[in-house]
Amino acid sequence: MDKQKKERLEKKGWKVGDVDEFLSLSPAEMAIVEMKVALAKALVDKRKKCGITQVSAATLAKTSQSRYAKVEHAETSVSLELMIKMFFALGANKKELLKVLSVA
Amino acid sequence: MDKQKKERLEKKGWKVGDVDEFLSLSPAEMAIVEMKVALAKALVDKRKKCGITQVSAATLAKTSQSRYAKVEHAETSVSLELMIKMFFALGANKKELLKVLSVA
DNA sequence: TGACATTATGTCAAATCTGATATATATTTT
DNA sequence: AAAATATATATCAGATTTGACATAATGTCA
Repeated sequence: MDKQKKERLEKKGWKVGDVDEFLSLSPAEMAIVEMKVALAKALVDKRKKCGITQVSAATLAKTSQSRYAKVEHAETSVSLELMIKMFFALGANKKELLKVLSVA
Repeated sequence: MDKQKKERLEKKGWKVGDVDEFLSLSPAEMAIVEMKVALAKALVDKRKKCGITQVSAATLAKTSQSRYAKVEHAETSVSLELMIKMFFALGANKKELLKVLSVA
């Protein structure tokens, strides 16, 4: 990984090393990351299926488009809880959530 | 509900009204609360099954006993993410987590 | 009952998360 | 290609969450 990209990622809050550092994540941290990634994908899918823009999705979720965009990217400033809330805001139910998490 | 109890709860961060206000929680908020309650119970069960004290559990989870206790009670100062991390810290895996959440 | 172990509660500074605004970049439409 | 629409990124003040410490309350057992 080149130095500039590393710096960019670190600036955003990610711990960047290489694979070995990824592996150094505890199983718990790893599981959480996986769930977040799965949720991010599910959010995009769900929104597209609804045929709405990020602006509309953000309105549904009572937040701004910019924050909503960050949620869809599972940025480090986004909690698991917020992602779940937004998923529900798009009309998802618990069953759908569990399905997403189980794929993770 | 008597006034003193209401004040005590509100001081702790809970919105207190009566049943109607409880019902006013959005489905998303409700689902999150349910998941937290289920996780709190699961944490106690898991820890007991491991036959360890809160002090040991806290050590496993790399935090203090006092915070761990709060997690077991799903206090308002505790995030869903923290609860999940602690559940994993006790040795739970994703399958167990999903089981807990699906009961919620 | 009195030590001892365990769990619960209060407090707070530091860290993290959140919503919002501004603005940049990318995509679509005309 | 310009305009319009949609998405991404930067920044930051205010809110929430976190870990730690102190201490209180509860439970256990000799």
